[in-house]
Amino acid sequence: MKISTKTRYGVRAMFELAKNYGSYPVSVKTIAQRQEIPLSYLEQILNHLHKAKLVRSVRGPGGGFLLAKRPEHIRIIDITHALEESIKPVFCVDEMAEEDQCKRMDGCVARLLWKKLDEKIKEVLEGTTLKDLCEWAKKFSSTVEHEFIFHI
Amino acid sequence: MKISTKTRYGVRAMFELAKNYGSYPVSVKTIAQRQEIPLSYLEQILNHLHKAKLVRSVRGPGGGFLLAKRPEHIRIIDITHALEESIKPVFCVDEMAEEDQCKRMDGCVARLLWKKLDEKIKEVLEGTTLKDLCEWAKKFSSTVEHEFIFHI
DNA sequence: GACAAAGTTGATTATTTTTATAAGCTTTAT
DNA sequence: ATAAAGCTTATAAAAATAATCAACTTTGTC
Repeated sequence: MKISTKTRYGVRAMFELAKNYGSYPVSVKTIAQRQEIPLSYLEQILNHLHKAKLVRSVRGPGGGFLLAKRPEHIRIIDITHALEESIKPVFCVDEMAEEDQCKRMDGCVARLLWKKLDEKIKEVLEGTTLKDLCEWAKKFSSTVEHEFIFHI
Repeated sequence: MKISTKTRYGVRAMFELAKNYGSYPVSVKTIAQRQEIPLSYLEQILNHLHKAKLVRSVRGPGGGFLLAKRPEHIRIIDITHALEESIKPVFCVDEMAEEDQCKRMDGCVARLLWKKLDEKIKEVLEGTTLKDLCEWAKKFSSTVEHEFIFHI
């Protein structure tokens, strides 16, 4: 039940672009440095995000990547969809003929469990956008500042 | 974000034992046949569940496995704990010095997200017991029966 | 007491997935 | 023209997962 490194990198890269929303493109190199992600791997990841139309690219010197939509319109689940086959906890959560997954009703009981789990996971990933992350970041940094002042 | 096959097998095996609760031991062979799980792999799995004290074993002819507690006292998360290192979506959800996971607050914003996800996952896995599965199974089979009658 | 039915254990192999690297390409601002 | 950027695909390396195997111990029954 692990989120893949690829997706974790992807979310962080998208967060980096979200912070920069409305400004100049950010190069892969810059993102890689800021987020400490292997450059070539990040290129691949951004390509996937590009194909999923979550980012826009600008080629040539001064180029880089930009969010393709406003941060509040990019949900975490959009990122996971672009980078993982699926976030379903088991392959059989939806679709498929019943016969393919398990021959008895028994199997389906387990499936009900995984379905319940799947719904909750979706709730979180569909309910969180890049804007939320940016707001959390603001809140977090102001907390740190406050504590800092307090301790002096 | 996949539940491992090992855990899926484990849940199904435990369900098989739960259905049989209060009766004779069920042999690994029987469980393997009923649930179509590779025998030797299932042996390993039951060993883990044994070490985690979720099942009791009876050796010798007529032996097999029994639940070590009542179905309502065995939660799905107990099974995942016995069979996977952890169900956390990322390694850094809890504990660890902040320095180990990411150098900037940025990283921690992602962490807040994964933490939120972790909580929801736990809610489901802690909130579901083997008894629930058994009840779902009853409800499900009665539904099927009803539909059957309806179609005649 | 012999035998067979069961669980116990640990080593090993096989497979798949994930992560990462590399190389060569195209586009474009200056 | 050149260099800074993105684009693409192939491949390697590493890790995790799944499965198999072999040899062992316990115990009920005849």
